[in-house]
Amino acid sequence: MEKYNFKIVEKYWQDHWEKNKSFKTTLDKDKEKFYCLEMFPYPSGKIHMGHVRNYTIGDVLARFKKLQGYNVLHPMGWDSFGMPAENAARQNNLDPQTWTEKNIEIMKIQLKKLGLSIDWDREISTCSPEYYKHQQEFFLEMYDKGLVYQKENYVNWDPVDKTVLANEQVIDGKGWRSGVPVERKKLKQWFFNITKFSDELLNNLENLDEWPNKVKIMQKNWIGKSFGCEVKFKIENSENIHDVECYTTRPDTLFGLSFLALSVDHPISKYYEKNEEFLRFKKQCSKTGTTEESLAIAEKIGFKTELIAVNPLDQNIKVPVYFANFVLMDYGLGAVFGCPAHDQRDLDFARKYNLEVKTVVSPDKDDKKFTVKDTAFVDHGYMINSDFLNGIKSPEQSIIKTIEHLEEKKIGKRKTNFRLKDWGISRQRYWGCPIPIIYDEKNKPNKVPKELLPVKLPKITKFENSGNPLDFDEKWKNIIINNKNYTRETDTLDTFVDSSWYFLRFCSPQKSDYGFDKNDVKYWMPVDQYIGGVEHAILHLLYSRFFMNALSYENKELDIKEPFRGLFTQGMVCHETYKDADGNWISPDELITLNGKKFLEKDKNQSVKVGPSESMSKSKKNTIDPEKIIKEYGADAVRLFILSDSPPEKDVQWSDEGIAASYKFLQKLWNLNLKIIKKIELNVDKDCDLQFEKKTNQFINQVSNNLIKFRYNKIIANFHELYSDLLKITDQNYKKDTLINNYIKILIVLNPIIPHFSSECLKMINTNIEMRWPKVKKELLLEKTTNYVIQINGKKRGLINSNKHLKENELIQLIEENSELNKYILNQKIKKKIFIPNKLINIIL
RNA sequence: GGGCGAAUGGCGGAACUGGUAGACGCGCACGACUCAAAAUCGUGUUUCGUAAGGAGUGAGAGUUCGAUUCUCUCUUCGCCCA
Repeated sequence: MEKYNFKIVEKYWQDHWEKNKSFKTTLDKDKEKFYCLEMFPYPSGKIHMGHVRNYTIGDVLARFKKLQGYNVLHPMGWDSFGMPAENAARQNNLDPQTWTEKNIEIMKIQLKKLGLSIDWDREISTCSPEYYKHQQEFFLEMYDKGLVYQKENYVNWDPVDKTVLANEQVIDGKGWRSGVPVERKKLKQWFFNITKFSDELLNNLENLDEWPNKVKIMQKNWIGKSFGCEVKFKIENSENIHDVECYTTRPDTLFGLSFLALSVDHPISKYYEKNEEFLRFKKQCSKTGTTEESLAIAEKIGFKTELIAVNPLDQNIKVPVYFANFVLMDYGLGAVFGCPAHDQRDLDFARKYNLEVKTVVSPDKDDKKFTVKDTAFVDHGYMINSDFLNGIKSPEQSIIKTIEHLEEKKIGKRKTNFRLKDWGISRQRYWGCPIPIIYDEKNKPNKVPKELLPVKLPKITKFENSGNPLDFDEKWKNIIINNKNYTRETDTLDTFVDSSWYFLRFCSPQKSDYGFDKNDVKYWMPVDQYIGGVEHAILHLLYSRFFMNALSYENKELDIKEPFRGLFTQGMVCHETYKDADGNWISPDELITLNGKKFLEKDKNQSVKVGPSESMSKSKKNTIDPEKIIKEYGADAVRLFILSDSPPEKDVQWSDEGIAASYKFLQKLWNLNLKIIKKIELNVDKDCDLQFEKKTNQFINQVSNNLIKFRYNKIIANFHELYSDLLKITDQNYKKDTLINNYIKILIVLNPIIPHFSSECLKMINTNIEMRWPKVKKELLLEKTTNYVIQINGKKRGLINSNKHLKENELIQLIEENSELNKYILNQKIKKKIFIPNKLINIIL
């Protein structure tokens, strides 16, 4: 038996593809285009299994589309700005640029070893001035369109590191590195006016029919459009404060009012700045964090003011005003009214502070004395205790009627509200795209003149200062233009900006005077299939959609609103976890298997506890290094395995047995290949039957269908089935042409999945084979006979294989003649027969 | 707390619009080859039962001639929430 030497074969084909620029793409209007894009990686230094899975899924599709005759754009680049480079710089005194470039070099080599069909001539890197120059142009373009503005906003501030922290860097209210409590600090920051497109971003979701529903729902919830109204409450006992406006989606519950709750940042809070008790309360609130999750879980607490608010619908209802931790200033008006009976949060609050709980909605039309205990009633019902609203349906009729009433009396107005907030893009960091703004001596922001772009990052060799190094670089910061002194903006852009338009840059990666060429973009965009992790379901995808809207805004030449026509979100790669007797995580490299049990390699007496399979992470030490695996088993085996075990949208479990099985399978396939090649050399003058062609055709049909639906795991199963059929088929004799023609088709169909192996086998047959996806012959899929399922009283009792299109009575006759089946119906009265043509008969006795 | 989704053998997973549950792979068992082992090949493998036959897709109900698939209630788990 000859061994398949993947090392030689894979090296040969990777060199061949590179030398011949096999995947280079150019604009070709005569061909239909297909833009296949996988989310580009952050150059952390090594590829991980998640990358392998992501890029294999994309590569299979790209190669398939290419074989189908599409002009395929399949590029790759680097999302190369971001904190890890800066952290590495601080820790090891490395230059972020050198660190990043080195990582890119290593990862590029690793990716190439996977045999991806990528047009490397289009490679881009977001940290290169050639890339971010255009980002700065876009920033200024959007500035001119009024889509960029500055405002003061709260940030998480680490007082030790003197830096702003992202939300995920705040753990239990403390800085992830310093470990000290994070402070809330107001800073002037730049914002993209994403909310200008709230309605577009929401409504266009409906047109994205090739997106997973769950992603669309997540985005919809994120944008959070709600319909309600603003209501004005009079304050009766204060000199300075005369009224408070609240936003509500449930104005119909106004008669159940028992308190008003204000955000601690509400303008009214300025009257309490000297109240120590209030300041203590405010500090306590800042500890709970600002995410909805933490607010939802946190205990609801309030600070009672002496203020008394009057219910606008009934002057006799007077209620206290609180500051409360669950009200956020940046949603609605920073003030809400509490109706405890019909909102769980309000109810918890009311019970805690002994406030009145008055029911205004009843589930039963006739039950006017309905009350709640510990669970608020939030379902549909009928209005009670509510004057002019009594008896009508809630909420479908009651909300609109209340709003009409409030508008008529001029004490409220209807209002659509969005949860979506403008996108804060300022980051107080070095390793990001500089914001092309300069401040004059009056501290007024000015655009950096276009001819001075790009604003390049200065080289910084020492990162010893805490805070943003750009702030300390006086030479870079101060600049003279036309004899006027300016200082540069030292904030850099959020790295999400970098990835919001990279798919456009891939269309014209070398264009120097603008970010993209409009003809290129018109041809290539939108991305036909975008593939990546579901963790980017909201932000990255929403920001990219915003960017497309923003660039098309007031621009007649660009009319693309949605960047990604199709979206596919793949699952994670998981692996078993291991712990030693002391509970320390153990890496799979550190253990050996004896008699099916795992032991420490260095101490074979110590057995290792096998934990559940979890998503690969360094902290749990359950990662597998793709480079090592490729070296051991080859890229095709890795590709085959990563696709075979689970559907791509679900998590896949990495296992040693699995990858070994894929490797063995390729070895077996190699032997089959040699056997077929040998058969081809024999000259047989007659085919023994149609089996080979039929099986081939069936396989092409299965794979074509499963490819379109991303059922890659089923393709591998189809392939295994075909393999065992081929083993039998190739024992028989076929004409040379039949053998070659069908075998070539099979190899081409396998090409997207195991490209090196397939290419090598094809080369052995003939070096000039036209690589085209074979057509399915529909007439060969039809079978003359079918298995009829015979059910008696709904229970399966047997199968009858017979000609298709039998009539009901013909089938009954067959059953009567069948010695296995007729015992069930002999001498019995048939009550009913259900007959499904070509499929089944159910006889009810 | 909310949103979304999932649950099928020892394991990963198949089952097109309601019509043969468990394809394919892993693991395991047995057999062949071998002095032996590994590798390889072959056979079997949901479960109870010697068998005939019965049970069975997280639990419980419903619709139906027929439910993994549709509806309701519940349980558990996963993902997401600037």
